[in-house]
This record gives sequence, structure tokens and C-alpha cells, in this order.
Amino acid sequence: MASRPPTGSVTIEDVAREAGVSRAAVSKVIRNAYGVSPAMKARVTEAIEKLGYRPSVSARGMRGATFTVGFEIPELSNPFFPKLLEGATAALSDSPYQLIIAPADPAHAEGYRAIQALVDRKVDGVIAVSPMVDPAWLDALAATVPVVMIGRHDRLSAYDTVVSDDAAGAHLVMRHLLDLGHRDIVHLTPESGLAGVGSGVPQAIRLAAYREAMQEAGLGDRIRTVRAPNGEPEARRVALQLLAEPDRPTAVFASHDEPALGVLHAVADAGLTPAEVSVAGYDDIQIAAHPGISLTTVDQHGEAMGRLAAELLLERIAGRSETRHEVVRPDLVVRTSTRPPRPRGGAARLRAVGRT
Amino acid sequence: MASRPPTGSVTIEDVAREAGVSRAAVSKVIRNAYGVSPAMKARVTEAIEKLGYRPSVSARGMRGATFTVGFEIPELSNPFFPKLLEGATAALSDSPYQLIIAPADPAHAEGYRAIQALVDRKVDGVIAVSPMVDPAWLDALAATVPVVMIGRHDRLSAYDTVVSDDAAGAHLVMRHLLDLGHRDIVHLTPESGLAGVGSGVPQAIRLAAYREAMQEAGLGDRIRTVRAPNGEPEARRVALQLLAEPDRPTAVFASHDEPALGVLHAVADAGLTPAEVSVAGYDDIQIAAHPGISLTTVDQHGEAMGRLAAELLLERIAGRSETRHEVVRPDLVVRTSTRPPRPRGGAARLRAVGRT
DNA sequence: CACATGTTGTAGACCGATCTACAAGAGGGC
DNA sequence: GCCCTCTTGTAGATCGGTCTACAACATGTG
Repeated sequence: MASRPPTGSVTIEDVAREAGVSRAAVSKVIRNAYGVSPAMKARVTEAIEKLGYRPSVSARGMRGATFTVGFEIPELSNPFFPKLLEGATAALSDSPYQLIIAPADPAHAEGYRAIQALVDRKVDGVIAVSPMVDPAWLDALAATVPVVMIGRHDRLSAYDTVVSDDAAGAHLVMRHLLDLGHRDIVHLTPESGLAGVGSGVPQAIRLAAYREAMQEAGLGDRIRTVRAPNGEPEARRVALQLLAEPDRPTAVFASHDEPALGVLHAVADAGLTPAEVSVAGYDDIQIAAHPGISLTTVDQHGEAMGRLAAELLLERIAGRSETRHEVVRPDLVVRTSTRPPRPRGGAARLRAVGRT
Repeated sequence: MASRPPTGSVTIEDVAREAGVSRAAVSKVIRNAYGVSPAMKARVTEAIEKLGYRPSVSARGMRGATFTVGFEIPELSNPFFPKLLEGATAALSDSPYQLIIAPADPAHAEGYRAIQALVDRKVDGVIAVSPMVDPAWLDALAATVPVVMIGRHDRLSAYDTVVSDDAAGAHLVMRHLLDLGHRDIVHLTPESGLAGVGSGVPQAIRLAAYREAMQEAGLGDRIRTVRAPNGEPEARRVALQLLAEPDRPTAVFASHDEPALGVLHAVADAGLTPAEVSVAGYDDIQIAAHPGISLTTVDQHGEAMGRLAAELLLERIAGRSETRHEVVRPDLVVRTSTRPPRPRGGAARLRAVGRT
């Protein structure tokens, strides 16, 4: 159990009185600062224990550090994000820093409010994930407080970044599908393909890699992307329409696992199986390994990314001034949702042949 | 985009100077306090806008409110918890309160550290989920700061509670399984069954309800509980052993969806299907609805619970002093992971008959 | 008109830490 | 023995808000 029921009203003053020293002395002890004799440290520590003293983070924040790291996260329903959080939690667990998470309220502007809320609370550093936050805005922020951004590919920022090599990951998927023999491969993405803040975002990179892989395979004329907003149900709906078309694709590569689950759902809805329509995702969320799902996907090593982000942040807090950009290499995880394409009979087949 | 890149260095003093009023006046305006003329409010608001002023939460915390609500959560990998968070986020989204989440570090004591961290940060109220936190400790805490606990059945606490009617939910599952014709129903639980802090915890209530339902059905001698720590892989391992026994059960009722997924996994591993071994869970996490899983489970209405908890907390912050205990009624969601038991041949069958 | 009442704004103490500047004492070197 | 440096501890300013007490002024009342 915790040391004692939290009283909340013991101040540094009380500790100083109890130990017979000055406030400044107590302050030094709790900050592990220079200039404390072992004897004094012992007396102060004892007084702290005895009184159950806990320093007020608010008061600390007025002058010094809060020993708090803020983690902004765009949504919680997507199981990929908790992976990042777990990595960060682990990296911070034996540091003096406490992690607090601010979820971006979907009802408000993407991420700004949550990040601001963290900064308002004087966190010593910020890890942010929301992909659509303006890099320029983050740059300005990074001048004030250490910032690590996860998942943006910008390399000229003032903030550190941790990204997966999304191009490599998407190419892994495409090579796998092409090797299986697929030619009609549709890419499902939330991405509009327009430039702007969105460029540099993972799904934009994956989209570009998909196009590139198709071109390289001589399938430039079969490039087809379908847009679907995030979320399993949305992807399911869109995929259902797609599968109802006479010349439906033989494989769907979704930019994330969540929509990939939606596609699998739609495949089942349509009375089909991955033997007819292969499905690949991206993220390797835990459920992807379940035999009922068995989704071929790309392991981004989210936990490692979260850990890395936290480590970079601690370095920054400790004083590093050069910007660092870390890239994590993803791995393909082949499961049974991708299989060789099966020749289809009738009109669809003829049309496909005619088009070649 | 957000109003402007965060400067961070504009204080209430600057705003006061800009608007030509006192600090106290600005303070009143930003707190929406009594005694402000419309004219002054306009001038101050304008100055705030112009300078991009944001009040320091640290400074506020030294005397007044921080407009922050803390949410302690035991783990993030279990998708049920994000549901709670989403409900709370929604309930707070048009309040002046910001939600921050403190994850319990699995490496440290269950929940205490995270809750303390929130209190240290002077949150205006705490929502806590970690089931194993000592109620007495929470009671002491509740004397200092408003506390709402989710998922404990204690009714004599000083803190408010929001719980699902776990007994009713478990009975729904059991009635369903019994109606299907199952008699050999094993309950999979992380619960030790010992008294102490653990009593009053959801899985303890569900376990008790399982026992009760078996007794009532005249199956008291077939009561069998199997312990497995939280997590899909652990449950899978335990279930695999269970299924290898000659007189394996015809149905497994897991205390949560995550272990239920593990059981389904094990069923597949063993070359079986839910036609041989039915599986039921509890929580109705999103993936349960997927056709590849199709898990019969109990919808706890996690989002509603999170919303309710936030609402109770806001009431407390607003001044309510009587304790409230809210119970949410769960609903059974029948899917295809539960089916009527199929008669088995040979030894297992005979043994079952002999035992009756 | 004198006086109570209500409204609007201000001055200044206060919250609980950190941080800077400095004093007192202990050793060390010449 | 004297000066210099290093160590240890303290006093007091400071951070940026909120809160209390009160002043100034307008308004209503007998």
C-alpha cells in the first residue's frame, strides 16, 4: 500500500521546522541538489517520512521543474496508441518523471487544445502524436519546451521526431502482395492526397509508397485508392461497396489495422473469405494475431517508438540542443489474411483480361 | 489552427497593463467571477486575445482551482478502459475542465503512485479505476479532494462510485449458457476468492454470481473456477491445458473479454470451434463484434460509466456533499461464440453421465 | 437630504516551492 | 599564521496567479 493516506497539507515549511533546518535545505534535499551533508540529508529525509510530506507540483512549477512529461494522443480507441504509451511509461518508470496523458478531444481542433493544456500545466516536455498539428506551430512551441513528435517525417523541424519507416513498411506489404500474384490491389487510406500539413504524415508516405510499388511493378494503370475516414465501421462500409463491384480487387491494402479489420468484416459480410480477397493492414495491433482475424500487417514496434520518444525527451530535458530524428524499421508480419489470388470466372475475369 | 504559437511568457500582469486595469480585474474576468462590468470584460478579453495570454495552471493551483480532472487508469492495453475515458472526455468536453490521465505504472504499486501524482498536481477531482486500491486509503483521500471510483461495489465509502451491476451481468451470461443446455461451465477469473481489499471488485462479484447460478441450477458439484492472470496470452495458456483434459467443459465463462479472446484462441489452437466449446466474456470490447471473433459477452456500457463518473465528479466539485453510488445495468450481447453443447462420444461422455 | 445598499474596481497579502547571493566554518598551501 | 578555496547552510526575493478587505461611486429609501 502507499505510505499513508494523503494529507495534502504538509508543506516544506513544516518539514523544515521538524528537521530544524531552513526551507532551502529541504528544497535541496528533495531535488537532490548540490551542497547537502549526509547528516542533514538523513534528518530531512526522516522528517519527510514522518510527516508524509509531498512537494506541491504547482508550487514547483512556478520556478523550477514539475518532473512531469505530457503525452498528447489523438484517440484512445485505436489500440496502436496505447502501445506508444506503454513504451513511454516503461522508459519513464525509473526516472523521476511522471507521465500524464492528454487525449485530444475529438470535438475540438485536432490536438492543439490537448497540447496547450499540457503546456499550461508546465510539463517539462511534450510528446505529441496528433498528425495534423501544424509543424510551424510545433516549431514555435519547441522553442519554449522540449518536444518530441511521433509519426511525422519532417526532418527540418526544431523538435525531435520518432517515425517508422513508413515507405519501407508499405513496400514490404506491396512486395508481399505482388509476390503472391496480386495485380488488382486497392489502397484504403484516410489520406486526401493533397499537400499541406498532411504531407509528411504516415498515411501520406504509405500512399506514395503504394503508388510507387504499383508503378514499379508495371501496374500504374491499376492504381486505385479508396478514401475512408478512420474507424472500423467506416472502412467496413466503404469496403462493402468496393466488394460489390463486378471487378473487385483481389487484395486490399489498408493504411492501418483498424480499417483493415473493417475490410475483413466487409469481406465476411459479402460472403467471401481472404481466399477471394486478401487484406493487409499496418500497425500489428494485438488482435491481428488472433486466429479469428489473422491479419497480415506491419509491425511498427509501437512500444519501441514510445520508449524512444521518451528517451529523446529526457535527453532534451537534460540539455541536449541538437535536433534528432529517429527512424524505426518496421517488419512485415505475414498471416492468413493474405493468400494467392484465385482466378475468378465469368465477366469479371474477361474484363480483367481485356484490360491488360 | 490554434490561436497562435504558444509564447508562454505572457502573464496576468501584462494583460492588466495592456488593458489598463488591475491584476485582480483580469483574474475576475478569466474566472468569470462576480463584479465585472461588461465594458471592463470586453477590454480585458481584447487584451487577452491580443497578447495570446494563457493563465498558468501552476500559479492557479497555489490558491484556487486548476480546472483539471485527473483520471487514473490501471492499464491501457485492455480496450475496455479507453471506453471509460471516452465517456469522461465527452462529458467534460464543454466544461471548463481539462482531463488528464495518469496510467498506473505496472512496475509499481497498483494505482497509488498514479493517484498520488494526480493529487500532487492539484487536480480538482479524481476518477480512479484501479480495483485493488485500498478503500480506506481512498476514503482518506476523498476527505481532501472529490473522488469518484469506477468499478467498486463498496456502498459505505466517502467517495462516489459508478459500477456495473456485475451480479446481474454474470447471471445474464449464466442463464444464457444454461438455457443453451450447458452444464459443465467453467469460470475463468483472475480472482483469488480470498477476502480483503479484493472483495467488492467486479471479478469477485462475477465469480460469486457464477457460483450462485450454478447452485441454483442444481449444478453445485460442477462448479469449477480456473484462475488466470489478466491478459490474452495467459488466459490462452491456461485454457489450452483445460481443453486438453478428457472431460473438458462445454462452456467457458471468462470474467473479461480479454481472457475470453485467449480462450477462443486456445479453442482454435486445440482444433476445436465454439460448436464444441462455447465461450462467453464480459465487457463487449469493440473487436467482440467482429465476425472472426463474434464473442458473446456483456455490454457494461463503459462509455456511459465514464460519462456518469465525470458528471458525478463535476457535481462534487460544484459542492455536493452527500455520497452517491450509481449502478449501470449491463446487457447481454449474444453472438456465435456460444452455442448449444454437442454430445461427445466415448469416455468423456460416460464419465459425465456417471457423475450425474 | 442623510443614509443604507449594491456595484465595480483596486491594493496587497498569500499560496509553496525554487533560486540567487552570501555568510560561516573547515581545510589546505605557502 | 594568513589567505584562499571548498563545503554547507541560510535569508529573502521571486514565480503568477487568487482571495480578502476595502474604497469609490451610483442608486434607492424614508
